[in-house]
Amino acid sequence: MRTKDENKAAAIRENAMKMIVAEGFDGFSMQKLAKSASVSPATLYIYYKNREDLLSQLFNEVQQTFADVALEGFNPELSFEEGLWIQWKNRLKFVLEYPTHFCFYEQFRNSPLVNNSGIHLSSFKENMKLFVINAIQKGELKMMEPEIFWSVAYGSFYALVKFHLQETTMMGKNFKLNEESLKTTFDMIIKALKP
Amino acid sequence: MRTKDENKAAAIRENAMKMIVAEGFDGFSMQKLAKSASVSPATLYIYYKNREDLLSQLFNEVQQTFADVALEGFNPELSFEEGLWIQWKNRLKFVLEYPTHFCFYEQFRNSPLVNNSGIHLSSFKENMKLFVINAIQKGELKMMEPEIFWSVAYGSFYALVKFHLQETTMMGKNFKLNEESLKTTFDMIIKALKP
DNA sequence: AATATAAATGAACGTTCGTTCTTTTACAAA
DNA sequence: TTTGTAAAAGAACGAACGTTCATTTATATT
Repeated sequence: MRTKDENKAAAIRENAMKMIVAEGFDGFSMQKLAKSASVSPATLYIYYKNREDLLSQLFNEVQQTFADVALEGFNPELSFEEGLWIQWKNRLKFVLEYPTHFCFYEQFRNSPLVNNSGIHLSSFKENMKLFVINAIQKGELKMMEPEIFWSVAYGSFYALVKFHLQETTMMGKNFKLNEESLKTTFDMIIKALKP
Repeated sequence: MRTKDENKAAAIRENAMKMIVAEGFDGFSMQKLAKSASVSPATLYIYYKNREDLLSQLFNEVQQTFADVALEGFNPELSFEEGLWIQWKNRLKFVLEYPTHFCFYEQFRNSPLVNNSGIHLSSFKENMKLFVINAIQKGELKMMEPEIFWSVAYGSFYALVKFHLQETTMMGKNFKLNEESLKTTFDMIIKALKP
C-alpha cells in the first residue's frame, strides 16, 4: 500500500490559503489550486470530500491553531491585566508570524460560509469564562455583559491589526504595529474595563 | 428614445447585495442575479461594464451612504464626547435600518476585491481630522496616533455590531443591541480615550 | 402619427467550473 | 521479490460561468 505524501498535503493547504487571501473566494477554484500545488485535480478529492469540505477543514484548523496560540502561557488564575496582555501579545505574534493564515481566517469569518462550519473551541471558551468570572470577583474588571466584554477587550486589537495588515497610510503618516504601540492601546483598554 | 427603468436598476442593486450577503462572492453570478431581478443577463451590461464594475460601484455607493449617515447632525466643533456619540448612534441606526447593506459592506471590506476599488471619502476624512485635532487641543482627548484613535474609538463598536448581526448566543444568554447597551460600551471607551 | 434611439431581450458563444472516471504508480506487508 | 492496496494522475463529463450578439420593444422628440 502507498502512503499519503505529507508534502503534498501541506502544499495543498498552503496554496489554498494563499489563493484565497490573494483573490478571494470567487478567485479560488479546485483546478487552479491543483495546478498551483503541482497536483492532479483528482488528488484533491483524496484529501477532501469536496470544495466546501476543503474550505471548512482549513478554517477549522486555522481557528484551532489561533486559539491555541492565544492561550500560550495563559491560565485563568492570572491577574486580569496580565492575562489579557498575554493574549494580546500571543495574538500579535500569530498575526506577524502567520499573516496569510490570519487573513484567510478573517476573510472566512466575514463570509456566509462560516455558518456552515460547526466549530466549538469549547476548551478556549471555558478557560475564558473562568478568567472573566475570577477577574470580576477580584474587582479587577467591571461587571458587564459578555458581548460587551469581548467587544471592548478585543475590538480595538483587531481593528489595529487590520490597519497593520492593510499597510494603510492614514493622514500622511506611516503606521507600524509592534509590541510598543500595542501596549499603548492595551493600557487605554484596561482603563476602560476597570471598575 | 427609451429611458432606463429605475425600478429595474434598484432591483438589480438590491438583489445583488442580498445574494452576496446570503451566499458570498462565489455564490454570486451574473446569470443568477439576472434571474432574481427578473431581467435579461444582457440588461446587466447596460447598467454595468462587467461583473467587477457592478460590485465596485455597489460598494462605493454603500460606503458613501454609510459615511453620509455617520455624519448626520455632526460637526467638528462639537465636544468630543458628544460628537463621537452622535456618530455611534448614527452608525447603529444605519446598521439596524439597512442590515443587508451593512453586511455587504463588511464582507466586501474583508475581501481582496476592496483593493481594486478606488475610494476616497475625502469630505468625511477631513471632517474627522478637524474633529480630532480640536478635541486634543481642548484637552478632551489624549494625543495618540491616528490608527490607534480609530481602533479604540470604533473597534469596540464594530465588534459589538458583529455580535448583534450574527445573533450569537454567548454563554447561554441572549444579547440584543440597542441604544442602551451601546451607551454602556461607549462610556467605557470614552474613559479609555480621555487624557 | 411617424421616427429615431436607446433600453431590453433571449439565445448563444467559448471558457472554466466542480467532480468523477479509468488507469498507472509507489510503497508496506508478505 | 512478489503482491495487495491506496495514492496519484490525466482526461473527460455536464453544468454553470461571464459576456456578446442580433433582434425586438418602448418612449421622447419631431
